Amino acid sequence: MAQLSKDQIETVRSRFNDYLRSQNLRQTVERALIFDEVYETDDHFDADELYGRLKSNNAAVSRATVYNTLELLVDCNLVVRHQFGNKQAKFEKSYRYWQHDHLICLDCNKLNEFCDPRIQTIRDMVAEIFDFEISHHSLNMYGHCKKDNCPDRLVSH
Amino acid sequence: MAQLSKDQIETVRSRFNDYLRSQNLRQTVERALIFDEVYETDDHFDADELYGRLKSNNAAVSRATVYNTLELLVDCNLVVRHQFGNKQAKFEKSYRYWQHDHLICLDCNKLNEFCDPRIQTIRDMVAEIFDFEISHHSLNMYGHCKKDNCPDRLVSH
DNA sequence: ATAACTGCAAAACATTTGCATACAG
DNA sequence: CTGTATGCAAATGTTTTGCAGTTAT
Repeated sequence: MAQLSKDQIETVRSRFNDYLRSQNLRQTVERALIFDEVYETDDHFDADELYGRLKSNNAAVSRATVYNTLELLVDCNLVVRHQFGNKQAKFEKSYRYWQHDHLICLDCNKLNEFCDPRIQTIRDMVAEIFDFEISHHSLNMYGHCKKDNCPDRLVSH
Repeated sequence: MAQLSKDQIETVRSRFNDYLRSQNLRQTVERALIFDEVYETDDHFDADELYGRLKSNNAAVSRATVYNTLELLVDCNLVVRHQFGNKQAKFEKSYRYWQHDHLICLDCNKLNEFCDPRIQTIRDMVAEIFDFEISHHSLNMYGHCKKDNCPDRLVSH
């Protein structure tokens, strides 16, 4: 995800705080620290990476709080949770980000993002056929890059 | 997935056996039992369900062997592994099955399958843009059914 | 014969939970 | 003050692994 300006981050921060207030949840130092760390991160991360980064910044929060706060951020749509094939969830900040899907290299695990308007059309059609209200989707494509710059490229591909 | 005829199952069984032979893997009773159970199952299942079903059919195989054999079946494309948001993997037999994607009801977890040719077009385009050889994809849509027959339908939707 | 397979139980892994303590409102 | 959040460590649920014994080829 593209870098956000300081202003944008402030806007998101107050959204988060508004959300907490609206749900009668507390604004704690830990939640603020986690929010900052998430919004300073410019790509996909997992809970443990986030925990590690906080720790190395001397921002001591427990793993439990990291998981708890990530869930809050997901609930208020400021973070998206992804499941890329493996059991470990990946997260990504989502404020004002253009809807996009992912292309994953099976050799080096590099994540690429793409966006195709036809997906929305398919969503609408599926919603109509099945009489569903679709809240979100996840489209992941897996493969091997044919370029030479894939560091872990397997010879067989 | 639609039911397969006895003949079709035999064809798949020999595919599996050919695969084992080609990889210098052994044909064991356990692998045969697991194969049968998988191909008698007509929808999505997880490793533990399969293990339980085998057990209740007095086909005693260990969990380790179930996992191992499922992986072999995935490797030779006779089974697909899905990750539907939760950490537990779901499996589905895949022989000669039309490529399809999934629509999941967030209220009752019911799985619906759909198929849209435009996805192939998107795949091709993404492959070209990123210079990838795409081996597979997963497209899952999540939502709430608007029909009354969703048993666990939440009032708020 | 011998290398691969199996079952078992233990380990690994991500995530959740219970509970005593700390602190925001 | 009061109840919610926190940290810790223990529990959970799924999947993997190590190893001694078994079996297909």
